[in-house]
Amino acid sequence: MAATARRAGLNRTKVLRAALELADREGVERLSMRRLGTELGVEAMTLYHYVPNKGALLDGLVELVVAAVRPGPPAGADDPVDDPTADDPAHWPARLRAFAVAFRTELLRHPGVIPLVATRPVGSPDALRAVEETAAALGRAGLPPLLALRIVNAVATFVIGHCLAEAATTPGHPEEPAPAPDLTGFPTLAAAVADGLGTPADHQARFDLALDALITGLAATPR
Amino acid sequence: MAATARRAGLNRTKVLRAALELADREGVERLSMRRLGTELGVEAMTLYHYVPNKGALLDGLVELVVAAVRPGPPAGADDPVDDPTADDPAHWPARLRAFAVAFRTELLRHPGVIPLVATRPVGSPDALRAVEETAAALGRAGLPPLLALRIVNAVATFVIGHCLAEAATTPGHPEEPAPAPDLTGFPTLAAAVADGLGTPADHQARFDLALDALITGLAATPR
DNA sequence: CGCTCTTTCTTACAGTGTAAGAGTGCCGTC
DNA sequence: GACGGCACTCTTACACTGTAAGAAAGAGCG
Repeated sequence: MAATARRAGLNRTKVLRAALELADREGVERLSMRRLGTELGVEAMTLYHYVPNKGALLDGLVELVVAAVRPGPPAGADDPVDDPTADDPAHWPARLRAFAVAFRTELLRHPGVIPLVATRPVGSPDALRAVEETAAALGRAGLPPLLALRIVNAVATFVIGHCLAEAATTPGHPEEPAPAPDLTGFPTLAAAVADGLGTPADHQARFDLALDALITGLAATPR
Repeated sequence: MAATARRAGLNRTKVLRAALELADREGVERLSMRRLGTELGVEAMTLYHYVPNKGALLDGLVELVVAAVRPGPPAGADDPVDDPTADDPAHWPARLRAFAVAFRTELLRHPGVIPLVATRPVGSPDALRAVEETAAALGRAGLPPLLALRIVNAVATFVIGHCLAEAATTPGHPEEPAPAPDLTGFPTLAAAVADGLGTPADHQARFDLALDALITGLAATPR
């Protein structure tokens, strides 16, 4: 009856991008259809023309994040233009490592979305292609497909688990700093905290430590 | 005005246990204060006398689950009564492994709660004690506290990441079986699926593969 | 008996996802 | 020009959520 309701020029991508931006800024739990609507200058129900329901919206966020993972050249490649490791099957550990690093970087760019990535199985073509490519590289090195995928999978789940913990203990913006628990009676823990456990540098160090251990351990796996 | 409202004999533990049972049976997303109330024969608001808010209830679930982790003796101990590895500092890898296995077992007993365990940082004394004990064992083997905790932490986050993926792709009871994505164009993936990728046995195999790789890799870490 | 404390219930409110349908404007075709 | 259909947006409504405020009912004690 009243106001005009001009077209807003939306599409699925714009909706998803706005949702991701909102989730990054205020946290997933504050991402509601109504809030996303007002963010886009539109009523909540309008969004249902671009997304069948909220679950699909969240899936879309995950899609957006994993699609942005762009593994750089493996560390140690001096000349990226003519990278000899790119086609050398023996260097799949370096490639796996580059994938893990890129994955973590992208996840930490969207801390609030990590629980979604961890929970919702990814079936998007982009993600499948990334997995297929990495696994195929291992296949070229002589690993059977099942083992190759187990390895890729193991690295991916490790990265997700790590980032989840990293993001959960780095509260980002919103809430109160979560009072540090009392560590009397836990000498090893207390000593480690005094040495920097839980700091950003420690997260980085822990990631590198475990990733190297995992990958060298996997590389030594009997075929 | 009407009905009598007899005492129900509740306490925090009973409430948490009922909540865990409900979450296991119907999934966390179906765990609401009102439903939990009717489960216990009580009105929703009554629960707020045992738990300050829903967040604390969820924290309590996590507490319950991690407190139930009981690492058995490390594999390979022939005589559990007089287990020589229990006090041998050199066997910390086996001990770590036992912890990881026990942790996974307990998590898979409560698939719906895994996302909570993954998201909510655990500060309960029980959990801290478990971490302290394991890390102290590594300390006795000569590792500095910070490194010891990084290692314990790495294993724990790996287990969580793995179980999250395992539980997410094993939909348990409720929803539709989630149509398998189209794998044409992804030959390595398709071959692996044909070889059993994603089956329960595969999850077990992948866990063992990655855990062994991680732990042997960590054991080879320079001090 | 009455006092006080604990436990329970009632009512209420703001916020959620979303089903159903009404309204508006654009576009192509007579 | 008028008209029919389509794409998009809004309105309204419902069942459900967490929880704040406070009333009532019982237990244990003087």
